[in-house]
Parts: sequence; C-alpha cells; structure tokens
Amino acid sequence: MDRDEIFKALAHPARVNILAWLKEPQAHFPTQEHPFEMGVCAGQFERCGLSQSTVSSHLAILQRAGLVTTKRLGQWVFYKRNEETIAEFLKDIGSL
Amino acid sequence: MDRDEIFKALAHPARVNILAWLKEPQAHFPTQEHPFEMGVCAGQFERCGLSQSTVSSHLAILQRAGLVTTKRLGQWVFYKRNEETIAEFLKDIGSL
DNA sequence: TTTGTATATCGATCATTGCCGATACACTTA
DNA sequence: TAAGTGTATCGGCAATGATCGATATACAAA
Repeated sequence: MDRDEIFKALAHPARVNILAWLKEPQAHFPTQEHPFEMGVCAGQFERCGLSQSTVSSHLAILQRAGLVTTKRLGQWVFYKRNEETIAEFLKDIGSL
Repeated sequence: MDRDEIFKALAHPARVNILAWLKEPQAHFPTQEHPFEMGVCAGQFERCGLSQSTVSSHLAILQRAGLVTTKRLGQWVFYKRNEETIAEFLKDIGSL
C-alpha cells in the first residue's frame, strides 16, 4: 500500500468518480450487458466524456495505485474496487 | 470543504508530511523559539530541505485547501492544522 | 485466415506542477 | 527613517500530467 501513490491517484476528479461509481455498478452502469459479478467493463467508463485512451489511462493509474483490480474475460477487461487496499488506505489516513 | 482541492493538496508527500508534523509540533520543530500555542512558524518548515519560496508555496496550497490556518504575529506567520476541515474531509471520504 | 471488437500503448500537444533565485511586501528595531 | 528579518509573490525553467487520435495488441467470430 503506497500512500503517496494513492493520493496522487485520487488527485483527479475523474478517478475519484470512477471509484465511487464502482461502489454501485448496477446503478451507474445500467447499459452493461455482462453480469456485474465480474466487475465493470472498461468501455463503460467512457460515459465520463473522455476518450477511450484517456479513460484507459485513468484506469491504469487506479490499478497501479492498487485501488482497483482487473480481470480479462475474452476480449473484455473488467474492473472492480480493491476493497482491501481501500480499507487499508482509509485506516492509514484516519490519523491524518 | 472542497474534496477535489484537498486531494490535490495531499498529492505531494512534502505537504502530507507538513500536515503530519503539525500534529506534534514540539516533537518535530524543537528549534522553534515561539510558544507552540500560536502554531508553527513558517520558517520552521524549511527543514524539509526545500527552499524558502517552495516551502511557502506548499503552505499556501495547504491553506487554500483549508487544511491549515495561519495567523500573523509581528513579522512571523504561524501555521496550525485546521482540525475541523480535516475531520470533515476524513468523514467525507470514509465512504470512499 | 480474415474481419471485427475491446483494450492498451504510442506520439504529440498543451496545461499544470514543482522548484529555484530574485524581488516585493510586512513588520521590527536601531 | 534606514536597515534587518521573515514571508509571499514573481519569472523562468524543467518535469509531470491530461488529453487526443492513431496504432498495436488481445481475443472472438466468420
């Protein structure tokens, strides 16, 4: 758990939004055709108005910070919150 | 309380360190000659190895984010943690 | 194998940030 | 008033970050 890395990852509203949306996938990604158990399909996040490549970059930053995990399934990549790291981070900065 | 602004303020280790040091001024600023009740004198923070102007810039960013408050006393400016805003922020991101 | 779809990476551009020295400003003291 | 000390701001430069279109890669389906 790299605290500095996580703070930098959270320093962009789009990424904070993505994390928040992932808390309730069915509410924020109603167009997804895959079951939500696997996570949210990468393409779904383009709803934030950014290009595919930019979204991919934001997702990569969240992943490198350990805030999300990914799973490839066929041609799709699914993203999920990494609750363990998130909880660890929140505990760590509780004494901020 | 501007969450995005606070996240950006915390996206630099020096600023996170400053906030942490301010939790125990007497422990981290033993050379300060002023009473700690007023806060920590701006010049004290140059111990992080950065120039005076850079330190001043970091402090200004923390202040604009509402994480610290300042009080001028004569020729000196003293910095204190803004516990209210910090607590509000922590509560806000508790459900991150 | 070829085509199509989904995602990641590349290259370029522009904006932002971090850093410093120099300077301006605020205040004190002689 | 003049000189000294502490802090903030300015100007410039290098590094990083955000963004995009184009391209490469991974996989599926025809």
